[in-house]
Amino acid sequence: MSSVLDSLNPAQKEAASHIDGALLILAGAGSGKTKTLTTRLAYLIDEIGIPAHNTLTLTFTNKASNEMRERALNLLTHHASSSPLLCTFHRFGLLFLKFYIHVLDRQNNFVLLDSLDKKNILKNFEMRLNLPLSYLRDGISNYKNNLITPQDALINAQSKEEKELARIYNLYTNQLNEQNLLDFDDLLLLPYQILKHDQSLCQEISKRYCYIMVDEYQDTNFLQFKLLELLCTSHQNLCVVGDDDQSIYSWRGADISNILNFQEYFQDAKLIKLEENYRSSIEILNTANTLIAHNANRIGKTLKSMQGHGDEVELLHFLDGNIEAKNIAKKILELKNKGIKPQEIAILFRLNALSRNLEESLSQYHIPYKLLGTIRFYERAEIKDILAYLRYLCNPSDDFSLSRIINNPRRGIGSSTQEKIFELAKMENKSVYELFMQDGYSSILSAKILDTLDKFFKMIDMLKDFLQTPYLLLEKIFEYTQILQTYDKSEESLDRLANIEEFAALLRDYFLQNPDDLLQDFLNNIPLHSNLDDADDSNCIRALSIHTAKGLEFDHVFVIGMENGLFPLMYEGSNLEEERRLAYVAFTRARKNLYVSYVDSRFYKGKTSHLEPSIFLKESNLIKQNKPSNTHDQAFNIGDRVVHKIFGNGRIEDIKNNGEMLVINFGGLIKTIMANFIQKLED
DNA sequence: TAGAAGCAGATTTTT
DNA sequence: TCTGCTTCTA
Repeated sequence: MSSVLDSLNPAQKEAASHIDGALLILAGAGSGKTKTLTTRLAYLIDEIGIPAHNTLTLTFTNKASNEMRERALNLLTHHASSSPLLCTFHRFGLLFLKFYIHVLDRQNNFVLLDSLDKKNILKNFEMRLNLPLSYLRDGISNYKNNLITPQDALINAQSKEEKELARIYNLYTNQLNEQNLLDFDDLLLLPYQILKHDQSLCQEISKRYCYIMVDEYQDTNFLQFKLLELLCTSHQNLCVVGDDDQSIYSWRGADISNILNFQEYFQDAKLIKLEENYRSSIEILNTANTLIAHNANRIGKTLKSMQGHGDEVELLHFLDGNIEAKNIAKKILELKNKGIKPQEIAILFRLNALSRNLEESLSQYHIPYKLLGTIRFYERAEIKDILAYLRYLCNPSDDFSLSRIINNPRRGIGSSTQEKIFELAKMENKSVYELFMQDGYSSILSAKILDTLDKFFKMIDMLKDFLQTPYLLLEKIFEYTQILQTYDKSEESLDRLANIEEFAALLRDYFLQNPDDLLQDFLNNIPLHSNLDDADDSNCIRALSIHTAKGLEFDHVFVIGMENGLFPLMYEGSNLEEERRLAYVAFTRARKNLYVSYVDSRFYKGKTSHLEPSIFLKESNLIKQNKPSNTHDQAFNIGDRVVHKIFGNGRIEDIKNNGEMLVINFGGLIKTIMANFIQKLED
């Protein structure tokens, strides 16, 4: 009898046919991870007979979940009576909250904030300390992802900065509660709180999803782990796939220990490694393997290429960033002339700033390109303006959106008036709308301004009549506010108008396809959209950051900017092993050809600096180590543990003069010492 | 109130 | 170099 499993190799088959109990699949780059997961899903449903709606498959990107859904459904031979739930963590949270947020005494007309909104809300708080917004933004995210409540944060804050952060966290949480807003982290945090709080619901949900799969498990954070733990209350059927070598989001709270400790947590967990790579040539894989072997903190696996030999990895060296960009453009032209499809070519960089030179050169050589990861469509100011109207109409307690629209287009409600009305509403613990309806502003505002406000809110009320017909509502917004007329004939304005038009089309399409959805559903889907989702297969080469490239693959890949300081990127708190994993991810995107380039000097942050080739070029053997004389055949790497006769044990922080000199940190004491006097400690 | 000018700061960003 | 934010001035 034939089975969906027949197309798998033995390790993949073992993984896909595993039914009950925890399973950790360590899947190297290009090892057929998606194939294994989708086949397992099809196998469970089709051949074991598990109802599709009892499965839950969680991914990190829409792209991944869409691809998996398509592939899994294709593998099903019987017509399933229900469909498997296959979505991102965040979308799962959103779905869940629509049904269960009432457990926390909140209404389900909540509005989902994107990262820009979050930043803007934080900006509005009065600061007692001058802290960078990113500190607050990430700090609050960290609290939530580590299940630290605002109260705990306040109690445990030590430094001045922490105290201020905790204070803002409190204010922020209160505002979100009052205005019924959610941020991204809430999509995971609130479901966790609900399930933790309501044990019978937790049992029910856990029994409903009795087969759970998680993709990219190396990128889960503590909160995601705790949520999974609750979802597995009634069973242990958790199958996770990940690659510790591809963990590149620790700065966002991804916790590699989730994967390293999986077997400790799930005592009977089975471990299966997928080490056969079906993507890259032997040459590319050797380069990547040689590099990643320098990481100490890994489970350890070596990918074997199933593709056979190909071209050597090409190391390119240029004088500066301009010349680099020009030459890469020329190389790409050559590839195109050989008949290679542009969408099979990608340029990857560690820093988005490096894409500037590229853009110039690519257009100079008339090479169509798509720069991924720049401003998202829905984050454009003109779109956010329209969205703010729509959001406010759905949720009149959303004073945050109100602040965006109240004087846009200009209607004479300036910043001093705004300050007064928002301030008073806050003091009275009411929304601005509520307070205005109760005549709460007559004592502090002039009759003229009150009249203007009255007109504004009357308009809002009239617009609310069209909430059931979103597309008509949008037209009415344009008509009543005359917002489109604020744009002139400049090129920029025309661009913005075109974007608004596109938005209108998207909204109309959405409701044609989902006629039963509410406007609010449409709005809350928007922040979950990424710019990767609408990257079509047009005839363009791709230029993108390595982070954005994770999970993608191309025949021909250029990795640029391989210079010490830029890649590995050095900054306070930088993590060399994670930088190395990034390089590993970059290299393993390539199927046939990998080009790696570095320059002698680069213009960055307003100045030109002289740069050394990346340490990764030596570690991956792309630059042959030229060994310093008189050493005992030791190759040192940044991060190595070493010993010195006088100073004792230390760790290498930097390497100078081609390896002759080492900068070593001996427990806080930093010394630059000749490599000859240093002995490497093996782990 | 609104545009102009001046100034700091610039890692990555699946959702 | 470029962007986005604050401050200045009409």
